Amino acid sequence: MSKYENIDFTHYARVFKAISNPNRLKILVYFMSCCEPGSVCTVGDGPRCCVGELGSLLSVAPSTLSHHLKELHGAGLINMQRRGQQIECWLATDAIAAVREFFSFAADPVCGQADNSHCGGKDEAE
Amino acid sequence: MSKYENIDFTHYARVFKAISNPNRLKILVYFMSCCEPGSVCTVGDGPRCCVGELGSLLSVAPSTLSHHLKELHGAGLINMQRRGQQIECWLATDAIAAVREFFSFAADPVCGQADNSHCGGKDEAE
DNA sequence: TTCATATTTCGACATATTTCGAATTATAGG
DNA sequence: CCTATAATTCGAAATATGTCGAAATATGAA
Repeated sequence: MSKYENIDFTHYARVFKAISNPNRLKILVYFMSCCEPGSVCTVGDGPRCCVGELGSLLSVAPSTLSHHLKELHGAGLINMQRRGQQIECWLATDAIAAVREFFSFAADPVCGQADNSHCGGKDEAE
Repeated sequence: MSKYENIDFTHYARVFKAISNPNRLKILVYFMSCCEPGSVCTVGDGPRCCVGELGSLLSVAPSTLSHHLKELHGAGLINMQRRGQQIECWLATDAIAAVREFFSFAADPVCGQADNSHCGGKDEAE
């Protein structure tokens, strides 16, 4: 029985659609790259920011940005919470973990080998 | 310097767009689930198949299927090669590995912890 | 060559997406 | 209460996507 046996295609399709737009992908990557590898991030610096701050990242109209954030939030990739006048956004790390898991078939002891010739496929380009 | 410093947004957006459609996602998962975990797949069974075989997976017109395969191939997710009358398709495992790597920020010794509170974010739902 | 099978290309159409500006809502502060 | 700031909702317009059927292309076999 494959690990993809009972996969929710609708859900994952929505997640991937959320990051299929370059602007939304930029937002996600902005959140994912909050830390410099090997260093400890300053608390409160980076991972949480308000909508307006994200706007400087994209150069689109506020209404457009709002729409994109709604998509990301609807797909469960980011969290949003009002804090005074502003609305704070931060990464939904569990959702990212789920996506990472989705692609981790290669961790399978058999299928996960660099070459998958045991599966009957020669990994040559066309 | 973040690992996302020099990321090709256009490329990854295209990859995610390719699997943002439920039908195309089904095709990808079909290829990814060729093996049953812990077992060795029969050579020639599963991972390589012709376009027609994939059609039974989707119930769409052949022309539609062809369009979807073109998208997946254009995004570099599958390989295609003519073999007689048929055209064989199989997973581009290196492309999948690249996507997996994209989401593996959590493998970072600091950022990769289950809770990312060190980043200033409390992972609470809104 | 002629026919059958496998797949793609083309043109068309309905629907979805991206984007904007204007108007609206929510909150903070005088 | 009034004003300013932050963000969303609401049309509207341009573009992209998903789908089909018909026609075209590629290959193999009679």
